[in-house]
Amino acid sequence: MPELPEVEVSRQGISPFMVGETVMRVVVRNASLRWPVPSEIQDMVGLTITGIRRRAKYLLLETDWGTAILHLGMSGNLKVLPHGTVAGKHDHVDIELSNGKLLRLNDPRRFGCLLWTREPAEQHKLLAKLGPEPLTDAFSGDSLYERSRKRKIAVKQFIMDNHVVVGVGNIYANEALFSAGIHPQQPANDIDNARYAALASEIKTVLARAITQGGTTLKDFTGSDGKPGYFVQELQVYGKAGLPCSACGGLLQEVRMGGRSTVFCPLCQPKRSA
DNA sequence: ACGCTCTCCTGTATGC
DNA sequence: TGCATACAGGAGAGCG
Repeated sequence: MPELPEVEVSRQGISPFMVGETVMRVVVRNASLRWPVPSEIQDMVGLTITGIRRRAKYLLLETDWGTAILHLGMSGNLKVLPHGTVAGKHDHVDIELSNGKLLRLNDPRRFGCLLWTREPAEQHKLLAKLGPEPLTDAFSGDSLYERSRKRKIAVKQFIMDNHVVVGVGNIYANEALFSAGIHPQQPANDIDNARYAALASEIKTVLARAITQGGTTLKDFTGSDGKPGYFVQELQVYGKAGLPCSACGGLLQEVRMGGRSTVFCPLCQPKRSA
């Protein structure tokens, strides 16, 4: 499942093949993604891709006339392929380029989206209210601390709130809380500044590390070059309920929070009030 | 503003 | 072997 590192790996993978190229054709085989792919996506034809940026888990394919907003949802995957490559199941959209390549979006569960906007992408409804990027200085222990003072929800759900910080999905939330020694069910407003400093630091570390490892391949994630991510080998708690904690040897415990699998070490991540 | 539930979807795993 | 069911979850929508 693509989280921020997987989206960033995809961005880095496709950019060299796309930036500076002109869109020759957009083929939409199945427009039924999370929101229907709008017919205006055809406005891309004839435009040159000037850059590919990432905001949260959205990829922004920029041109001088508008921006395509792409999200991979739960199961989306991007590949760069030669023109004429036969499409398979769940290959919903191709963006064909002037260099003979095409960008192909495959998304079995269709939780992803592909939209087109002429306004600055940051002002788009989907992006306008997002919190800071975790790998920038705008995100810090201080920002977590300040935003959490009136929040009673569990810290895990707090850091997965896109208004607080973007790009922290279930896997990396579990991992960062473990590394910071914070119990996932601790109320957000019951954690002090020092512990939030540790948590922000661990979030940055785990996300940056995952990007360098090519993301986390759980089932079928691959980069745009088809290679899997290797961060799965470095997971400390996610998917390891019942196994011994790598730090203390105690058994990792699993609970469900908001429908999400939550794994932690009761000994290394004690509940402690600020 | 906050916190909770619901919803979208299909591949995979499990139980009968 | 086949069917029914549960589960995985990003994140917007809608409710109280």
